[in-house]
Amino acid sequence: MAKTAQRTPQDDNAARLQAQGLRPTRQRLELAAHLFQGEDRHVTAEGLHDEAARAGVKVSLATVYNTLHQFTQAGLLRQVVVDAARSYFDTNTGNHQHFFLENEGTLFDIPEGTISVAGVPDAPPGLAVDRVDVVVRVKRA
Amino acid sequence: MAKTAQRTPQDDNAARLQAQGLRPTRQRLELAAHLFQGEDRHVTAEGLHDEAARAGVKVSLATVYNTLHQFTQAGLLRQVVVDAARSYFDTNTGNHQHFFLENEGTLFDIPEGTISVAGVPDAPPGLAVDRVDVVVRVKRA
DNA sequence: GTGTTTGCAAAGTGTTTGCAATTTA
DNA sequence: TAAATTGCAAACACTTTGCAAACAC
Repeated sequence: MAKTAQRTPQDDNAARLQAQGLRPTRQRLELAAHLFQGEDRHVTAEGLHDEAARAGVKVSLATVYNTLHQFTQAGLLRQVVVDAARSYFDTNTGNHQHFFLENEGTLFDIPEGTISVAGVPDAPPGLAVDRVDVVVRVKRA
Repeated sequence: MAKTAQRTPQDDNAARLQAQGLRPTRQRLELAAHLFQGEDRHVTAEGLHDEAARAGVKVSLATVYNTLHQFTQAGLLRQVVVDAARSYFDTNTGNHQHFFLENEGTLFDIPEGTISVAGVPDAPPGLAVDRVDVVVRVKRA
């Protein structure tokens, strides 16, 4: 029951997954290790799949997609929409914002609390604000 | 910004296109008529293609895509990235923001000047801010 | 005429799905 | 053993492209 969810060794990942009703399979654990070890990161399905493959991990691309979605649903990842071409997943699930380098498809975090948005109008009738996303698009100078 | 002329009869469109080096072909003029007549709007390629078809306009989907991109490049449209699945084009090229109703794929404008964003940090070294996009994601209440 | 534009169908992307084989509890 | 998960390949949705025919200047 005691969860000191601060360090994230492999075994913690197993617990995390189980807490969400996800079986700690080899593939999920190996992907989790890549995702949740070290600093926060932004990945695409293909990127993670390639990375896993390079590391000798055998996972199908389909499973990577499944896993990313399951992790997102479990609140372990957050999806970031910045590019119509591909989906990014962020291991930082907090309420922060992003720089996006369009030509290279790179994302950088802008820490929570840095940017403030004022003047958001009421949502149209019958609708409720879910969240406010800010994307600062940048280019090579 | 200032919409130079608010009336946009067909003939104006021809001039607009020519000003950008785009020949005023039947297809481009008919699409322009749908886009720039009346209020500002948000379209997807398929949506515009269907609409044109329903109106009896004969244009291929490929030409709709080409035209949307050419218009965007010419500054007559602005692309809005809110959904990984499809591309939206906005006839309002000004610096405004959007509500996005995720489940239904609907966009609503938030007029320029309504929302203010403060605290945008300097871009990472070697990069320059291109623009700041704000998307207010809403849901059916 | 000459260069531009169109439209079709084919090719591409990134992503999802159907289903048998495998793994987990 | 029963239920969940995986992986493959086929299916998908959206978008782009190649190239001959049609069109604009």
